[in-house]
Amino acid sequence: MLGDRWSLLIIRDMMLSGRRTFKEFLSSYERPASNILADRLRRLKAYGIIRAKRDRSDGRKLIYLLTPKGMDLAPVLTEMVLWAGKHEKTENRPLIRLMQKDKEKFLAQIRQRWAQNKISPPSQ
Amino acid sequence: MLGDRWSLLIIRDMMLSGRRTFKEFLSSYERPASNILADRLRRLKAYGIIRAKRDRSDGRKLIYLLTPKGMDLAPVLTEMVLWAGKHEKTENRPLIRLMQKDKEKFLAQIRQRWAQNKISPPSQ
DNA sequence: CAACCAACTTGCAAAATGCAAGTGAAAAAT
DNA sequence: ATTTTTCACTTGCATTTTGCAAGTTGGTTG
Repeated sequence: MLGDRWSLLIIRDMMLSGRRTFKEFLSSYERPASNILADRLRRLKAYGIIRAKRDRSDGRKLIYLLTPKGMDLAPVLTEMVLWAGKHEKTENRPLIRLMQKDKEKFLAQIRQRWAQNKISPPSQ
Repeated sequence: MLGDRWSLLIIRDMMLSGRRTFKEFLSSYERPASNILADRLRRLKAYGIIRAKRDRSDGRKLIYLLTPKGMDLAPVLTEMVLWAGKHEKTENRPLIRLMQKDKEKFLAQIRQRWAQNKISPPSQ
């Protein structure tokens, strides 16, 4: 389900960067092609990992959200980020330090932000 | 580095099932094609995630091993297995229960087995 | 030394990916 | 009110990756 180049990146962007619209995913660091992005969003939705709802204030926009199943990938993503932080050059060192300092606290914070629909890049 | 269908499956097989030769990887549950497997092993080696050594007692065989960098993926794999166990149909329920019961203990066991070159499917 | 086996490689077809240029509906600007 | 812009896609096509089946190479076994 996640064994392709884009799926986990999309989930990462939703979970850690607060991206939620097609356009926002398009402008991610790795820049997916729009047709591939559309396909991955469709698949993740079919797998029950994300869902989509219309934006109340702008009928063109679709807001993509993680389902509980999708949110349960938080520990996976966290471990991947920590691994990359240890072994590869990465940006967003502050985020990594935050994860290292107290992993469980970090996860709890992410879940709480999500529950409140207040997802923005975790601040220091 | 891991964003393709096979890389994480190969690492999983090394870490959790004790597979270590080309032939053993070929016969994994998901059955990679031999040319793709060769390519993935080459790439994982280039990334410093695995290494290969000749088998002392059989000069045809190459034994593939995880490097420390590769072993550091254990938490990632563990979280993925736990996630799949919670949300998808999986086999090897005993393994998942073992992980759930005490994650840290499980990870410590895996690392120890690896240090001793005694990798076999974790028993209960 | 002949048959065998392990780890690949090769040739080719099929599928996935990526790029650039649309499309249609809704919102914003004029 | 009409035009223009924005958003979430889709389409057509070239390129790349994947997969299958059949080799090849070098060490091993009988």
